[in-house]
Amino acid sequence: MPKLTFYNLSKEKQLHLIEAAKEEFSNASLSDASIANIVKAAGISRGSFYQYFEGKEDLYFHLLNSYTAERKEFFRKTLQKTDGDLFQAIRNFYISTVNEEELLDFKRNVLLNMTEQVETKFIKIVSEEESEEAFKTISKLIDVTKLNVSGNKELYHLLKILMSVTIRNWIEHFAKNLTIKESIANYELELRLLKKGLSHP
Amino acid sequence: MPKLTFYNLSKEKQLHLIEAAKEEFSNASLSDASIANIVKAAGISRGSFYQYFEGKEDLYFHLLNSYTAERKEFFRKTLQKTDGDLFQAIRNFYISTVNEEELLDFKRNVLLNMTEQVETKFIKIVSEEESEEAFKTISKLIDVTKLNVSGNKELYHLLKILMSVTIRNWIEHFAKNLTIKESIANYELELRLLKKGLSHP
DNA sequence: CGCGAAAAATGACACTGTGTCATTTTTCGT
DNA sequence: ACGAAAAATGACACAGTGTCATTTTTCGCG
Repeated sequence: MPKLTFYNLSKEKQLHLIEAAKEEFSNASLSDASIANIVKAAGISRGSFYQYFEGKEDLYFHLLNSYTAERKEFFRKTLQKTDGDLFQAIRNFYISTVNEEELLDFKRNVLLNMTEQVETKFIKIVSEEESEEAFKTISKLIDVTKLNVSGNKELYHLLKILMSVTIRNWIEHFAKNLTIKESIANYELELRLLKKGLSHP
Repeated sequence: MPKLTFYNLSKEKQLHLIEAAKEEFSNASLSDASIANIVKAAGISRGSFYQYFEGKEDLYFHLLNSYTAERKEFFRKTLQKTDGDLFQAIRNFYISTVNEEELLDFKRNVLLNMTEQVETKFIKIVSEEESEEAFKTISKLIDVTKLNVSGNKELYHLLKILMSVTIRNWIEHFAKNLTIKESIANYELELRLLKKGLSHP
């Protein structure tokens, strides 16, 4: 989390710094990115940077949080529009995700260098395990009669499975340079397999 | 890949260096690990290190390759023992994996700091997409009549799904400090869901 | 206004780690 | 036993980090 001093800055200056950070993190992984580049592009001194953030990780996760918060909101809305049809919603969510052109290089970098810490942020888009309350909020939006689960525990694991598969497909989209069409086709195929079951009936 | 000079070393010296590397990579992620620590523990000079390896990544992936090659072999054998029952085999594989005590800290570090590049190595334990030939070898061992797939493409994606879920469970085992029992219970629950299908029949 | 204290900005500095390379030491074939 | 090839060495130049004493700016108030 940014320090208070960052939020005391003018919106303009904040934005300028954020832009510089996005630029750097679009070109380098977290460990390769350098504070020197960011402060140079933002036109501030090295010392100032450390008044705003604990370090580059702090800034990195700040960017990531903004992004995932936005996506989380989008997922909620999609789920409402589909009347709680989870599979329909997550399919629409994936299609919208791979079509998004904003922050493309940043997302590529994040996904190809994803660690458990980062993945957890993404998983919280859907299941948000941190608070019981939030899980209930999401699960209330889901029409469970369409799903083959009994009870909250199974629903929770179903969401886990869906997120694993979704994220892996998204990563592959970048890792293998798939076209949007190919990526969606692969994802839809996997959703079909998941829905009907992997074992012989 | 290590350079030729590394393999010219006596087995004893090779092992000593490998041990030092395992130690360092058990205590630090790839980016945090330092060559200084490794050469100090191994009792060689910094310059020598660069005669053997391109850099620390080279050594890291060398260790990882040895481990995944061994696991791949184990998975093959398990699949044969279960007469090609994929779900039985992968369940046994997972149980054996989380029970393994060797290299525990190294594995924890690798998994919690896993990137796409690293994940790809693990995925190749099962599906080994790099060569058509190898995929055929594995898929020949699988009894597809037990599975709900038609054709090689669906089988390929089924394996992808299984690997995503397996790896995510393994990561969580470390991330959440689950007991072996809990971790296996979660995994078995998810396998059951996968087998019977996630959508209402 | 203007002044003093609090907040913010600055960049030099001490550290840590990387990869290289000229030099020294060891190995090995004849 | 000797000379060339291979291997080992550590000092060095460079790049990046986080800190801190100092300077500059901001802001409340008489």
